[in-house]
This record gives sequence, C-alpha cells and structure tokens, in this order.
Amino acid sequence: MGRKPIDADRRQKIVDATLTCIHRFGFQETTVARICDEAGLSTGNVHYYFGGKQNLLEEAMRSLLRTIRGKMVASLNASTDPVSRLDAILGSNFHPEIFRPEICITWLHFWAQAPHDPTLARLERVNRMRFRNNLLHEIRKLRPPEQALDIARQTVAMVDGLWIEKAQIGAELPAEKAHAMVMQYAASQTQ
Amino acid sequence: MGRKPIDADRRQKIVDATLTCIHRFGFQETTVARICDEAGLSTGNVHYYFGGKQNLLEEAMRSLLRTIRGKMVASLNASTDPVSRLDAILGSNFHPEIFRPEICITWLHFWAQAPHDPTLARLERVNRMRFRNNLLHEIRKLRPPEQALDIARQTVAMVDGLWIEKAQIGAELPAEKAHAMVMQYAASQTQ
DNA sequence: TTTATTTGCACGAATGTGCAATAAAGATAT
DNA sequence: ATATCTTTATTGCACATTCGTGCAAATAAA
Repeated sequence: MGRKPIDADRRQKIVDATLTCIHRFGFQETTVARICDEAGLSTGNVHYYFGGKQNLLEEAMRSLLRTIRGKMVASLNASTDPVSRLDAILGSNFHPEIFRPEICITWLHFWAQAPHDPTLARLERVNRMRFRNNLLHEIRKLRPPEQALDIARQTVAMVDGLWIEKAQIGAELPAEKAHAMVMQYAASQTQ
Repeated sequence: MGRKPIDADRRQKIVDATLTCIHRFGFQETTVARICDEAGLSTGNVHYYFGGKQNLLEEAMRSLLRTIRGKMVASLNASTDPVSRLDAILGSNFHPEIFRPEICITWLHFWAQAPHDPTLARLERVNRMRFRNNLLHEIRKLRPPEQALDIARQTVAMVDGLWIEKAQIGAELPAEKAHAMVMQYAASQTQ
C-alpha cells in the first residue's frame, strides 16, 4: 500500500471554502478557482475529491444541512413537556452560531437553486418535512390534528421568512428576538 | 427625424424574456444569449436598450416588483374596515396570477442576489418596509403599538416563508390555502 | 437622406475540466 | 537500515467552451 487513504479533513476543508465563497460572492460567482484559492489548494483537487463542481456544491449543501441538524438533536434530549420541546426545536434554528447572515445567505441560495437541481430539491424536501414533522409531533399533543398540521406549516413558514430577513443587508434581527417572535406565535396558537 | 424613438414594448419584451429565463434556468445560468433567444432577438439589443447585463437584471427585478405592487393598490380601494383591508393587502401577495411557482422562484433568486448587489438590496429593503408598513397601518387600529410591530413582522415572515414553499418542486399549496393560513394567523392575533 | 433600430460576429476574459508530471508516504525487498 | 516500488495525493497548466461586451454594417422607418 502507498499513502494514507483520501483525507476526510481535506474534503471538509474544500467544502468549508465553498460555503465561505457562496456567502461572500453568491452562487453565480462562486468559481472553482475561488474555492481552491480560499482553501489554499490548486484547482485540480476539486475533481480529484468531488469529480466536478456540481457534486461539490451539492456536498456543501449537505454539510450545511448536517450542521444545523446537529444542533437540533443535541438540544432535544433535555426537555420533556411539549412546549419546552417546541422551544428546543425552534431554538436550534435560531442558535447564535446558526442564525447568522452568512449562513442565512447560503441557505437562501440553496432554496433558490433547489428548483433547478433534482438532488438539491430532494434535500430541501427531506429537510422541510423533517422540520415540519418534528414540530407536528409536539403540536399534536396540544391541539386537534387538523389544526396541528396548519400550525406546524405556519410555523415553518415564519421561521423561513425570518431567515430571509436575517440574510439581507442591514437586518436588525438578533437571534433571541427571532426566536422569541416565533415562540410567541406558537404559544398563542397552543393555549 | 428618423425612425420612432426607443421602443418601450421592445424593452418590456426583453425584460419578460429575462424573467422567463431566471425562473427556467436560475440566475446562474441566465445568459444574454438565452435571454435574447427567448425574446427572438440578437444579443446586441441588450446593450442597446440596457447598456449591460447587470442593468437588465436589475430592471427585470424592478418590473416584477411593479407587477406585484400593481395588484396591491388595485385591491385596496374597495375595503374600509381594518380586517378586510388586511385581507386585501395579503390577497395581493396570494393573487392567483402572482402566487405561482415561476414567480416565486424568480423572487427567491432576487432575495438570494440582494445581499451581493447594493441596488437589489435597496429594492428589497424598500419593498419589505412598504409591505410591513401597509400591514402595520391596519394592525395599529386593532392592537397596541408595541404588539402591532411584532405582528406585522411575523406576518411578513410567514408570507415570505410560504413563497419559499411554493417555489419548490412538487409544492402542494394553492393560493387560496396560503392566503387562508396567513389570514387565520392574523385574525388570531387581532381579536 | 437622415436617424433609429437591429443584426451578427469578433474579441478578450473567464470558466470547468482533464491530464501529465511531481511529491509524499507507506510497503517491500535486499 | 537502505533502497526501491507502489499507491495516493497534489500541483499547475493547457484545452475547449462559454460568456459579456462592443462595434461596424445592414435594415427600416420617417
């Protein structure tokens, strides 16, 4: 055998550089050259590790999604009553390390690209349904089923909308404020 | 004098072709050649009428914005009581001709591009504030000021979030359903 | 004829991709 | 231990393509 197998850290390094470029330049102007420059590597690595730009972009979105989901499961274990579990689920979407303009901008590009790329579309759908069902599972304990579904859907929409607002230049929307706004709504619907 | 002056219809034709390309291919793959092909013209026209691609993109976004605002003012004149005026304002955002995947996708690209382009950012901000203030003006008649601002903000977020959902492939969200969901929320907050 | 409009191409710049060459890190043989 | 070999990792460039742009020519209306 020769050298050590494919370096997972190096893959992650390229993925991180990709996310940085997307939030800094946008999807349109994120080039292979810029990504590799940001990562301190030469352009050939992208094809060695990912086979092409499109695969890298999809992998970068998967990575971003994993990061957010990681926050979610971590914050769920503590609570037991429905309302505080709702609060925990929402809290993961407004975690100070997550609810930042850079991440919201990247996520916005993800939403915009998904309708044009079946792979991203599938990722978006899975993620949306998982989020909605997590909420739904708790709301069902507080409300009749037919109301619960609408409330879950409205809550997802409000969270997404606040992410849009946060992504824009000059947005004045601290994570705590956004979290409080959604919780105030959820509380008003579940009493 | 020579021929008739600059043809406004021709400008609009190019703008429409641009919007079609954005919703069909996305911002990243909307090229001057594709736009002009869609419009049935040659590439030179873009620079003759708009001076460059960037100006055209900005003009296309302005046009989209005008279309939506047109629906809004038209539907406001009828009503007089706050709740039905709220309903009218929201109805313009969920008008069957507006709340379609093609338009929602284009709007998503607008949101994603705005953080990278000062001109688009300014457009986004003006539009968001106008929408929020329109809602706020009615909500103030129903609620104390400090609550009213939060409710307006939450409503805008929910509308935006439903636009995201509508843009995705396979979304099952009729305009009437989306409208009803936001109105149900607004009603629950203003009674 | 005069002026406005439209065409179609050519040019330079930039991009994604593939590849040949090189370096690095075990493994193997001597 | 030392040298050699094998596999993996990384480089950096060349290639074909594509893009936005500008312009000279052509066309059409007044």
